[in-house]
Amino acid sequence: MALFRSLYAAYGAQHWWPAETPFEVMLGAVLTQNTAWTNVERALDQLRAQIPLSPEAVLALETPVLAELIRPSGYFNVKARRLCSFCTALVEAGGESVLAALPTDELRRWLLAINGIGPETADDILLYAFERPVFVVDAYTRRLFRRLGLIAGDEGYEQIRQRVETALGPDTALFNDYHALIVRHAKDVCRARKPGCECCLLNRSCAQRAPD
DNA sequence: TGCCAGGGATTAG
DNA sequence: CTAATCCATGGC
Repeated sequence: MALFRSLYAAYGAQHWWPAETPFEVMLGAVLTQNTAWTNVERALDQLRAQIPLSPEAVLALETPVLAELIRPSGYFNVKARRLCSFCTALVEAGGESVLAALPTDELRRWLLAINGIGPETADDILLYAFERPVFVVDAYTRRLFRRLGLIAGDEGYEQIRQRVETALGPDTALFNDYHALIVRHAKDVCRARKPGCECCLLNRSCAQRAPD
């Protein structure tokens, strides 16, 4: 909580996720897997230029065509398949409105059953598309928590998530800003990226480096 | 110029 | 069951 306050004091409210609709959040969550957001924006722009952003319109594209449109986001063949499996599951389930009626745990299980949706992508979608009180654990979060001594480092994803959620209570607005602030912090922390520099706790190459 | 990015699935040991 | 390895573009 002290960490959250200091990040919030530094950067203020983040108003995430950068998207117009819940479905756009879902697309972005898959496209941003291990990828810089600027590349995802290019991919989404190209996609938006060709089709309305709906699961049906995505499924109407041939997979190779979809792959070409999202090329700038990297891993485009893999991600094209992932978007197809996701959209197929979404349509089969009856759409967002049906899913929105499910309890959070059930919705998470539904997401994790889809090929290409892992724990972080599922939680991005739960928090930023369905507005559920879920704490998202990404590579930055792990690295930062570990270097601050908040975790040992060998914890599993669920363990970290539940620990934070238990400590801070179910608070969608709080978790929204918390994850966004950690990512925001990563953008302007230490640009030196030299082994030995002690300027930050987040970059992979900086001092206090420990196995991620 | 090489390293890294808002991971996840598959294969190897 | 944990540890590589693959997927790939763009910014710095």
